[in-house]
Amino acid sequence: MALKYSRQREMIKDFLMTRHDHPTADIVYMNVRRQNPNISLGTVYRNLSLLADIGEIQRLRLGDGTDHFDADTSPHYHFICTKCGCVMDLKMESLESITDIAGADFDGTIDGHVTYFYGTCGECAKSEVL
Amino acid sequence: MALKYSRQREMIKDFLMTRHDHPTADIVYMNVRRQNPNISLGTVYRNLSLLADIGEIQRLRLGDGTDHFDADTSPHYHFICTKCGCVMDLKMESLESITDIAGADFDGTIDGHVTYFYGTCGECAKSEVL
DNA sequence: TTCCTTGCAAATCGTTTGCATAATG
DNA sequence: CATTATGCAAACGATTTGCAAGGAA
Repeated sequence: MALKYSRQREMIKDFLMTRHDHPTADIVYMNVRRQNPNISLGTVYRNLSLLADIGEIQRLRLGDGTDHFDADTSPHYHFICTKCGCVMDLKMESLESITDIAGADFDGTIDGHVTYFYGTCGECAKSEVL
Repeated sequence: MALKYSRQREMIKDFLMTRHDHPTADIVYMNVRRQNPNISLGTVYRNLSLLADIGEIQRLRLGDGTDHFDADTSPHYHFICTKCGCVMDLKMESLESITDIAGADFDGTIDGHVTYFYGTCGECAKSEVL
C-alpha cells in the first residue's frame, strides 16, 4: 500500500490548507471541482479519509451528522455555533489533565478525550442585538 | 403540539430505563418489538427524537456514526472502548470549569461542552493479557 | 371532532464500494 | 509491468418523511 502521487489528492490537501472553517467533504468537492470539473465525490471522500488516516489532516466529528476536515493537525479545540453552525478554533490551553481525572475511578485505560464547545459565536451575538 | 399519550412512547422510555449501555435506535427497536411486534422503526426514531427534544432522555453522538440514547439525563461523562465499542458511564467530577477556560479568549458566548473519553475498557484489557 | 400518533414504504443524506480504465513508479 | 488512483454509478446504513388510518383528549 505504497502511496503514489495523485493530482487530485494534492488539490484536496491544498484547498483544505487555505480554509480555516473546517469544511465538509461536500464543500471540498464543490470547491475542488472548480479547478478540476471531472473529479468525483468518491475520490474526494477516499482522499480525505486517506489523508486523515495518515495524519496529514484531521477529521472532526462534531455531532452534526457530517464529518468536517481540518488541515491543522496540531491538537486544539473547536467551537460550534448553535445559531449559524460555524466551526472555529479555540485558543486555549491543553486539557490533558481531564483524562487523568476521568481515569481516577475507572477500571480500564483511558487513552484520550474528544471535546468541543458550543454556544453563540461573536457574529451571531452581534446580530442578535439588532 | 400538545403531547398525547402513546403506548409505544411509553414502552420505548420504559425499555431505555432498564438499560445502562446506551443503546442505539435499532437496538431499542429490536427489543421493544418483542412486546409489540407491530411497532415500526419510524415510530421508534420519532419517539426517541421527541423524548430527547423534551429532555426526558439524552441523545449521545459519540462519533461512531449512529446515535445512542440514555435514559439518565443527569450530566455525566461517557467512555467508549476502542476495542469492543461498548459505552459506559464515568464516575467523575463535573468539568464545568473547562467552559470558562475555553471562553477566556473567545469572542462569543460558550454555553457548554461535549466531552467523551476513549481507550480500553476493563473487560478488553483482561482479554488482552490472555 | 380535532389533532396527535402510528405503520408502512419511499425518500434522503452522508459515505462507501465494485469495477473497468487511467496514471504513477 | 505491477500497483495505486480515478470516475462513475450502484449500494449502504442511519434517519427522516409523506400519507392514509388509528387513537387520545
